Amino acid sequence: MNTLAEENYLKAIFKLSGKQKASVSTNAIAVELETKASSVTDMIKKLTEKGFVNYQKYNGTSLTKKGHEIAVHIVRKHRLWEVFLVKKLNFQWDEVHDVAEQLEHIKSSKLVEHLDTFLGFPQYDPHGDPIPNKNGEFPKSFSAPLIDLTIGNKGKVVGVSQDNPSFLKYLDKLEIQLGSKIQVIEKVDFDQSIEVKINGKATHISSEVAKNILIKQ
Amino acid sequence: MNTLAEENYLKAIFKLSGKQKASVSTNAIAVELETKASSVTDMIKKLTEKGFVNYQKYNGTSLTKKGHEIAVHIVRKHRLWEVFLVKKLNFQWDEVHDVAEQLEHIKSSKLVEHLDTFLGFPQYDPHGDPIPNKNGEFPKSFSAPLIDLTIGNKGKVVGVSQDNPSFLKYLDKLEIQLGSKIQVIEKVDFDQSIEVKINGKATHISSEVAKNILIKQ
DNA sequence: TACTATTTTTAGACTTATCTAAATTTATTT
DNA sequence: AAATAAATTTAGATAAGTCTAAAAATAGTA
Repeated sequence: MNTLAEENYLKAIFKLSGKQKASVSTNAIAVELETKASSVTDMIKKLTEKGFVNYQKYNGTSLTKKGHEIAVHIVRKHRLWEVFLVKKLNFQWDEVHDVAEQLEHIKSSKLVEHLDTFLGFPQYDPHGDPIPNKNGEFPKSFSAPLIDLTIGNKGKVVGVSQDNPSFLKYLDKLEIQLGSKIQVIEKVDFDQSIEVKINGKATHISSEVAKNILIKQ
Repeated sequence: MNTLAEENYLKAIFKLSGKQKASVSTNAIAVELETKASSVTDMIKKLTEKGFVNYQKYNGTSLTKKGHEIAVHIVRKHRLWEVFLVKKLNFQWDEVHDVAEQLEHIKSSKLVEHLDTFLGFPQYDPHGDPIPNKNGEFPKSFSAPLIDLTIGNKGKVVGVSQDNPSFLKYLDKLEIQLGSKIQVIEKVDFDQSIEVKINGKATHISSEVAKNILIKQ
């Protein structure tokens, strides 16, 4: 059984290393966890002994298979709890993180699986991030028009379904490119337009435009 | 904000001191928390400084108003989570304790109140123990026939609704007296009879008898 | 390449919560 | 009341996780 601190380190390394399981620097971990590099070095040594990370002095850290499994499992719990808070307890999607941060450390596999069932095996959390299943597999994502995303959800621009020059020029003006991260902030019932955050910046987009931007979660 | 260890001490003292807020011995706390008396002394000193307990060397410990409030709040969370686990996640009433023991330490008043609402403001947990409301008040309990208790619930015998000698004699044989603690283990559909635990011992009781034993939760 | 800046690690200290063993106080028994 | 037993506290040690300050290694630059 792992401690809370260990779990937070594994989660941080997972987050920083991305899908390629890249090596992560000591400093990066320190920044992510708002702690000092020396503390990170200490903990990394402990995690190395436990077989959760690969570590070479001065050369960064990466997750072992075992460490990866644990990290994914914590992410799974975090995101399932977020769904619970929003769908069942009527939290707003932007106020669940801190509570989920605590709930993700509760230890009971029965709890996780029953919660998953209770929620209907959701594939994405309220922020649009994918939820791994109990085997640690992430859902395969398909592209969909931006207009179909629900409030709070986010994704990456992977294409457009119309390629006339004036449309593409307009996207350029909105600073929307392939790979841009978009999150839906608000949907206006009145005209079906939506408010989105693009690379951190808020903008308004008409339904006509939103229909033609393809998103992958 | 209090640590997990502090919360567990306050909860233990609350449990041991009962409604009269009696003074609790160092050893009793050590037994309850499966720790050593010396550890208890250390922690009690810390809790005294924080104003959560009254403590005189060699003379036991009792909760202050502040300490009592915290303890009741933890009990509230514990029992609400137990209701959630049984009612929503289909846990059995006898397998929720360890998980609730973890969940009770999650810090978010919004979470507690929304959970309470989601559950419909339950008054008793799956073991029949009363759930304090958000002001820390316990539900006033009324007596009801034993037959009305649902599985897992428990209460104290506070009377009988029939006082013929042979009935009372029979109760005596079952070792049921005023004040006996009874918990419903199982209900047999076939003949409405019930299996109960009386002062820790399992027995079978006919529906006729169960109708005439009055219980307070 | 050599110097400087940055990153990372080490060494030693601190806090929290725990423990064992010994000392002290209170309770019980003869 | 004195002797013994039990409960409680103190003193000192330990483990986890963190910190600061200094040392060592790596990276960047003139």
